[in-house]
Amino acid sequence: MGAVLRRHGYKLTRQRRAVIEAIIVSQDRLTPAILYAKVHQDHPDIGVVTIYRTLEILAELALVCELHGGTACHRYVIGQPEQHHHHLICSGCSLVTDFTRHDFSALERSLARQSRFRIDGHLLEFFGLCPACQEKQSGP
Amino acid sequence: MGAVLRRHGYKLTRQRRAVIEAIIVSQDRLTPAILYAKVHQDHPDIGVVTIYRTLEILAELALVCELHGGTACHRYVIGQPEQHHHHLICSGCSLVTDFTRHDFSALERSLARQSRFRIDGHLLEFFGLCPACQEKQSGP
DNA sequence: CTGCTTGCAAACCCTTTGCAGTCCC
DNA sequence: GGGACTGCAAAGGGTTTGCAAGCAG
Repeated sequence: MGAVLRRHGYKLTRQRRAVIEAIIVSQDRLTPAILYAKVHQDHPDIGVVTIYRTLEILAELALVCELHGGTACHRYVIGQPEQHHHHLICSGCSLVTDFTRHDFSALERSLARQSRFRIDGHLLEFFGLCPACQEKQSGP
Repeated sequence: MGAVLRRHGYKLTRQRRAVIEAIIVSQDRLTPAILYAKVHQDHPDIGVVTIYRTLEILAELALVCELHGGTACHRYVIGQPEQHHHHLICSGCSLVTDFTRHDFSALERSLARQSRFRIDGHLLEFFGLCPACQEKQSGP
């Protein structure tokens, strides 16, 4: 991940390394605030501003992917570049599962034909409860 | 729309009437700010706070539907209750077209089976350019 | 009349910006 | 050593809240 930064002319600083590591380690959807908290634990000297600026760069390079929808907008997950994917988001624990299987090109073409829109992209997210949270709910 | 409010025990005040009318008249996606501007034109005495509080109620009663994604989160459109629909959003003029044709139940079932999630809902939005904005773009 | 609603103002986020000092390369 | 990067603090924008006054039912 850091290599990509370098390749695009960004410097790989201690702070950016810390932010990237925190993102990789965690599997959750991360808000800037959550990410800041995680980074701040090990590196109390890193400020929120750096989190925002780093996230901006990572999003620009598609190393991270911005989520919308649900109760909290502006969340980020690690994004596989060159691979469009959708998300399955747990309302209980915020676990995010990617799925790439579904192909929307047929639907997109038919929509474009009928609406005369030029379609550039889409956003698809499913909401629900992951297995663990389902158990918690039905359990004690 | 007002009747539904009443039915749920909310009072139908002059302010709420104004907000509802503004929503119905406009076909765009509305941010609280835009809606406030529209309402404020005819009713300079109505404050932003009322916009927020009214939107909250309307969203709760599913009379209005919250959109996410794109550059501006937190936008609202009139929502047909009892009818799940998706949106086709123009990046140029913010025109929103609904489409309800596509059926996701099959995809949802297969996703649920494979991920073991209990799927409660989804959000699907397409982005692109409407016919008018395509012409503007290719024109002078 | 009674209690829900409202508007104002202030509080409160979250995010961005300006600037002087710091550090990567 | 130079320019990109950082942290601080402050500004900025959007949203929420407390409170006294107002109005629907």
